[in-house]
Amino acid sequence: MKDDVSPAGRYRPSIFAAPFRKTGDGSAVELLSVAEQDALIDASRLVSVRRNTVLYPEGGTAEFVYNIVSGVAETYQLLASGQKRITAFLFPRDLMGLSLNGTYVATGQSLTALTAYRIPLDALEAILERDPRLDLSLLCKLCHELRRSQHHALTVGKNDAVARIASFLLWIEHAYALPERAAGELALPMARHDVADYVGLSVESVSRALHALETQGVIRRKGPRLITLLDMAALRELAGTQ
Amino acid sequence: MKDDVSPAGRYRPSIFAAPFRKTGDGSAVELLSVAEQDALIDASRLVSVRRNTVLYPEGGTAEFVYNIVSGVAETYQLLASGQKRITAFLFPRDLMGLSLNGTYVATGQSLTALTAYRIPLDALEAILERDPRLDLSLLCKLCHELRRSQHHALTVGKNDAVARIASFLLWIEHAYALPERAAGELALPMARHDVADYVGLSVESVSRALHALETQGVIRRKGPRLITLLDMAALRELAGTQ
DNA sequence: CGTTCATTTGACAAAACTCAATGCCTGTGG
DNA sequence: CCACAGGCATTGAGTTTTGTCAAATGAACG
Repeated sequence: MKDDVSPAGRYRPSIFAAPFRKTGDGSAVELLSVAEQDALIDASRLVSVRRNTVLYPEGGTAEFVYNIVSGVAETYQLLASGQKRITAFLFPRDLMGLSLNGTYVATGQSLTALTAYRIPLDALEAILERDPRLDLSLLCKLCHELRRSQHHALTVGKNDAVARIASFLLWIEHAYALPERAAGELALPMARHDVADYVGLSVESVSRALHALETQGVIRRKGPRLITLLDMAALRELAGTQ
Repeated sequence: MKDDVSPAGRYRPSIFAAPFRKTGDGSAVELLSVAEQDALIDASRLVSVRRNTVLYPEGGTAEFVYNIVSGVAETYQLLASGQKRITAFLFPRDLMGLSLNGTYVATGQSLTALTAYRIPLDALEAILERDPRLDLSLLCKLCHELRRSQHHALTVGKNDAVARIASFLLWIEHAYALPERAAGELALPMARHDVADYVGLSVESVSRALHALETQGVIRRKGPRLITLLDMAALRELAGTQ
């Protein structure tokens, strides 16, 4: 399942988030210094997995945090009904592996081929003690995630199907601007099933919402996972909440 | 509007959350040492406001973080439509004042009479540099909030009205066990309007869901804001997710 | 004690879900 | 490289749930 990638390679650890304090445009920036990246490289291991691989199971003993450098992952919880509930989609420069009382809160699974730094929690704590600036970076990242999650709850809580999907597309476009692809070209890394779960709709409603957006000329579908955003302004308008 | 409370009083700063590592039962604990509490007391100011007071406005320059010691607050964003969207309810031992790029992400407002330590961000940063252990505590607290927010998104995303209300009641019971009140006795600090907003329903649907729960004998209403939880097991069953 | 606002209740309309059937893509194996 | 199978996605029809509008009741406050 997991293959260790041999040399240093071109990937380095990276954490991306908007800082607390004013920094001009308020957009996200790289939070890790070169020295911090090196420290993390020393302490961790670069792992690659293929798509649909479980990195860690819900309830399992939490030993690692993962810093994604390429690919997309999701975290989910299984309900008593056997239903899968997605709590987050995670992209390069994100951290995954949230734990509580020593056990993982959700299952972490890759959606595409994925490469990530697997950081032992012990090692991370050791680095944190030596480097107080890294704490602040992690705090930033967590605040970033918290805002994202609150926005998610907001979107999902009150909004019709079209607004939720519009909002979702804007978010993906923003969080996962695919390399080697023109602006507005979106390659969804996840299945309809996962989208539906995340935005709190049925699979069919997601289809219908996409159909509605296409009819209005706001997007264009080329295959189930290839979507072109034609009219960003209209999309933002439809999304309502930012 | 804001009255400074004179002496040290019986309230001290307090941050409550479940730690990362295994600690027995996995429940939340006090994260601040006495020394840290003292440092925060020196750096901050205890403020008291009456109900429905805005502590800070969305978009305003972020200068303080608040550590609630008594009372309940909410944070919300105003949409273009003029609608109010609640992102969080906050209780004693919580922190509020999330900012982005130097400005508050949401408006913070008291729901009841409220007392809180108002901590200048500069002072907080200074303390954090001297005391690396406090960083970890803040990380814990943020993870705690993140889990809460993800759970909120989950609840709100897919669940019928009754399940959402059941889940909401369980959460309030857990987060805000009112002093001087018997177990299962719940005094909602917020109006129906706020509950509806938070769980993503209309006010009328909240009423109907409460009515349904009462008919099933799971709760009993004594006045709009006094609710007795009669059958916790059934409530948990209905809530589904956790 | 009356006024005002919050909450509840009822009737109807709109939106989303479910079930079912069809079409399309993908990935596998020949 | 092509054919096939299975799963994924879309579409349609009917049902359920929730939102909306309106009115009545109840609580809170001056």
